[in-house]
Amino acid sequence: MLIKELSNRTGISIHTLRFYENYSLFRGVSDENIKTNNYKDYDESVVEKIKMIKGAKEVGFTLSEIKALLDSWYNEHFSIDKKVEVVNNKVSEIDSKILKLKQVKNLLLNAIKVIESEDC
Amino acid sequence: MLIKELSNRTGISIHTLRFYENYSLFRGVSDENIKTNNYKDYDESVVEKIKMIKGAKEVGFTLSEIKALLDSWYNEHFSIDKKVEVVNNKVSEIDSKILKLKQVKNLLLNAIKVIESEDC
DNA sequence: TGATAGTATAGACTATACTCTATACTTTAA
DNA sequence: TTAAAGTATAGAGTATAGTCTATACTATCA
Repeated sequence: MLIKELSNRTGISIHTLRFYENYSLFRGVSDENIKTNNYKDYDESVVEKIKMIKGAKEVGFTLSEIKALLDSWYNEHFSIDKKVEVVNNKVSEIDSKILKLKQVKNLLLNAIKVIESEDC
Repeated sequence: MLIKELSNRTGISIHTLRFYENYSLFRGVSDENIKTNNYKDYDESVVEKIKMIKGAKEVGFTLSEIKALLDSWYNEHFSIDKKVEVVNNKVSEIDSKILKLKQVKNLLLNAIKVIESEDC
């Protein structure tokens, strides 16, 4: 698919997608058979990647962290064990973020409880 | 406590604390009895507030979102019901962030599963 | 075949959240 | 009493992550 469709599929603006592509978070390929243009084609795997990037960003991961993860995942010089290790580390970070969210949530729920009990 | 201790207690740099105070996320009070300086004093409630801010930031909430929450919480013109509503909305946002984190986590765990099964 | 819409690249601009520097004043311990 | 450390304020500088503009080329449909 071309960039417009990629934008529609992911809900990310064309400008931002190009910014991400420049940042090397993913890349499209121009069809070598077509000499008249260098329009880039993006496949389903790019859509999946971007959905992951989107989710990771919304919960506070930076582009540089996301890039580091993707880079090691697709690094041919990394052993499977090494890749698994990198990903497992990221999973731990996610767990600690979930914990943090739960703490903030409890803090808010507790504040509600206190204010409602004072109401009596 | 003075700003240095506040910094030690929260793990946030003095510079950043001042930036937050300017942003009106909290405020210290200068002792009116002491005329020789205008050193600001911060109490335990400020420490708690900053810990909340820190946690909220780490999971992707912006300073402006955090400020909006604090502002309505301490807004004397808001009814208790209104405050509870605002906080409950934030709790929903937290729940959806937790969900997103779990999705990204499953995505990563699944990637590990796939790469390890290919290894055989 | 020409108007319209789409694509690529480069570079300027912006918002957010710090981070640092300069300056001036205050406190404290030697 | 003075040197060192701490505090306040203002403003400049930086990093991250977009967002927009200009320019040029390409595709498609009436």
